[in-house]
Amino acid sequence: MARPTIADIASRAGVSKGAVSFALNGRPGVSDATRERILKIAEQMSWRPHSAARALGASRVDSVGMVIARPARTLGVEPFFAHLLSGVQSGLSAESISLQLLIVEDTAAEIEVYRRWASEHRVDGVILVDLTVKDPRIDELKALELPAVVIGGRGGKGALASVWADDRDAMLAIVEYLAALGHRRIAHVAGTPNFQHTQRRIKAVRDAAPRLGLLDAPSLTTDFSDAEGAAITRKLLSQPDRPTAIVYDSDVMAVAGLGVAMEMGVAVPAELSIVAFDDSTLTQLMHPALTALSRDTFDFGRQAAEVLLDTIADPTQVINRRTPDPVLTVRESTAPPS
Amino acid sequence: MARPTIADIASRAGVSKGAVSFALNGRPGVSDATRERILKIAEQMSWRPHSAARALGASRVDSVGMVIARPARTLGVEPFFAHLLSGVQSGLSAESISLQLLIVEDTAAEIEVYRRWASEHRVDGVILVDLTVKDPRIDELKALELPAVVIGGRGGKGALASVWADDRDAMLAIVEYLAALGHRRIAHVAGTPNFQHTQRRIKAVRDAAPRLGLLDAPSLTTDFSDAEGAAITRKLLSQPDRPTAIVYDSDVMAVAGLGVAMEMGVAVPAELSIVAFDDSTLTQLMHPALTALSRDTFDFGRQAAEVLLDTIADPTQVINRRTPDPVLTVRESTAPPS
DNA sequence: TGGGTTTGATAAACCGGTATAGCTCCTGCA
DNA sequence: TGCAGGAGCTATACCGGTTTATCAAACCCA
Repeated sequence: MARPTIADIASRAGVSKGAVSFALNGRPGVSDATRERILKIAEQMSWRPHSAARALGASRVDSVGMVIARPARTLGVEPFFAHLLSGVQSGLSAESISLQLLIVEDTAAEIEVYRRWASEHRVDGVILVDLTVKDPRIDELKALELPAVVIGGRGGKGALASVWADDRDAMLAIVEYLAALGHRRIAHVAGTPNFQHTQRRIKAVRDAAPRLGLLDAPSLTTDFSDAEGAAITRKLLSQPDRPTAIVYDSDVMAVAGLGVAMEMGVAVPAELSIVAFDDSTLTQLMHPALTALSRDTFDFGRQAAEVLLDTIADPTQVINRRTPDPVLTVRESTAPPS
Repeated sequence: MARPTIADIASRAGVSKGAVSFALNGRPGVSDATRERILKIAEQMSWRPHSAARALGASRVDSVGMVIARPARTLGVEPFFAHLLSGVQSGLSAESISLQLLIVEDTAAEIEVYRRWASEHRVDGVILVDLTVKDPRIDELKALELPAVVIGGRGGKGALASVWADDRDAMLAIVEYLAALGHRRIAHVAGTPNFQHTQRRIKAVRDAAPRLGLLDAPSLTTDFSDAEGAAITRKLLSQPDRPTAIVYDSDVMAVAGLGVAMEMGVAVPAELSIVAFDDSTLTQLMHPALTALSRDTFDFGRQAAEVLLDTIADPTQVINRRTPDPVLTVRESTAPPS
C-alpha cells in the first residue's frame, strides 16, 4: 500500500476513523485496550499524518517562519545567523515543527511574505530579527493576527513576545573594561542606525563616556558590511587624535577593521585595541585573536522557538524572556594604550 | 470577511465552485468573459489559495526542502551556504514555492528527515548538498520516490538530477598556475575524504603532479574545520622541505592557514603562496588578500532550483546541468617562490 | 432537419484528517 | 425497577480546494 491513511488503520482495526484519530492523538474517547491496539497497527503500517490534511481540519500547520531581510552579501559571513538558526531548529524539532526560512532584500518584501504566509495559512507563527525603531512589522503582524516572537528587542508596550539580552549592560562592560585599561579615546563602529539594538548600544556608550572620563567616544553607524567597517576605520585612524580603542558592533566589521589597522601599519594591540560585539570562529581565526563579547546564540534561538510555541499555544499571553548576559572574552587584541 | 474561500467567490459571481477553480487556475472549462469576471472578484476579495487545502486535493505542496548535514560550528563561517540559499530561493520565488531548511548533525538524521517529509507530504522535492562517495541518500530518495537534485556532483549512472561545476578543471587551473609561477612543492589541504568533490580534487592534483614536474604534491584531508586546517598547516610548515604553496579546499581553512603562517613567521606570499578553493568576503578581508577560485554560488543555487522544479514537473527526465567553470581570482597571497 | 461534437457550466465526489452529535451499553443509586 | 450519567464508539459533517461525471445549449456539416 502506498500511503496508509487513518481509514486503512480503522478498517484493519475494525473501528471507525474517529476512534483512530482519538487514539493517535492521545485524547479521550477510546479505551486503553483499543488505543493500544490501534497504535500498534498504525506502527505496523508505518502510518504518518498527512500534514496538509491535518492542517486543513485543525487550523495549525506545524510550521513556523523566519524571514531575514538583509542582502545576501552582508549575510554570508555572519556566523550569527547560522547559530541562531540551528538553535531555533533544535527548539522546534522537539515538537517536530518545521521551519520556513526566507532571505529577502528589504522590510517591504518581508512584510509581503508575512501577508502571503498568513493568507495562505503556511505558518503558525514567525520569528522576527533585527528589530528597528518604530518597526512597521509589529503593527502588520498584529493586524494579521500572526503569533510572533521578537529576537533581541525588549517587546516594550505589551506588543509582541520577545527574547532578549541586555545590550546596554554588555556595552557598558566593554567600555568600562577599556577605560580601566587606560583608554580615553574610544570609538564605536555601530551597525545600521535604525536597528533598536544599535540605538541601545550607542546610548550606552554616550551615557558612560562622561562617567569614565573619556575624551572622545563617537559612535559611527554603518550598514554592517565589512566594506563600511573598513572605510570608517580608515577614517578614524587617519585623524590626528586617533582613537586608541575601537568597539565594533559585529565580528565581521571588527575583522575588517583589523585588516585596515594592519594595512596602515597600526599595531594591534600596542597602538590600537579592538573589541568585537559578537563572538565567532572568525574572531578566533585572526592574528591577533580578537577580544569579543560572547553570547550563546544557539541557546538564544532555542529559547525563541520555545517562546514562539508557547505564544502559538496561547496567543493572549505576552512572554518577554530575558537571556543570560553576554560575557567579554578577552583575547589578544586588547591591551593598555602605549 | 475573515478569509474568502472559492465558495465565497462562487456565490458572489453566481457560478459554481468548480468554475471558480477552473478560472483561477487558468484551465479550460469557462468562457473568457466568465473567467475575467471571476478573476476580478477574486482580486477584489483578495483571495489567496489555502495551501493545505490545495495540497490535499492536488498532490503538491509548493514547497521544497533542503537539509544540510554539518555541525553548526563548521557551518557558521561558510559564506557558501548563505549564497547558495539565496540563489535557491530566488529560483523558487518565481514560482512562489517555499523552502524548508533544516540543519542536522549527520547523514542518518538527514535521511530520517527525508522519510518524514515524504510520508507527511511536506515537500515536493529536495536539494542535496555535499555528495559523498557511495552516498546512501541517493538510494533512499529513489526508494521514497522523492524528486531531488544534487548540487555539485555529476549524477553519474542516471541516478538523480544534478547541477555541477567541473572541480577537476578548476583544480588543474590552480596547480598549473602555481607551477607556472615556479612552485615545485605544492601541498593540498583537502576537505572530508568521503565527499565526492574532495576525491575529484585530490585526483586532479595527483594526476597533474608528474606532468608539471612537481617534487611533492600531498593531499591531506580534514573535516573542513578551521582547527584542522590550522593543525595541518602547522605540520606542513614544520617540515624540513616545507611546501612553497598550499591550496586549501575552503576559504575558512585558507584563512586559518594564513593565520598559522603569520604565527610561525612564514611570510605570505614571499615564502608561502596560499590559494583558496572558494571565494568570499572572507578571503578579501585578509591581509594579504587571498587568491581564490571564484564561483557564482548564487547562480548555482538558482539553477539548482530550476532543475528541481523541472524534475518535479516531469520526474522521468534526469537533467544534468553543467554550470560555468569557476575562475581563479588572483590577489596578494600568491607569488613566485623565493 | 437531424445526429454528433464542442463549449460552458454544474453538482458531487474526493483528498485525509479533525470535531461533534448521537447512539449503545453498562454502572450506580434511589 | 427505573433512570441518570458516563464511558466507548460510530456516523457524519467539515475544512477549502481539485477533479470528474454529467448535462444543456450551441454549433457543425451532410
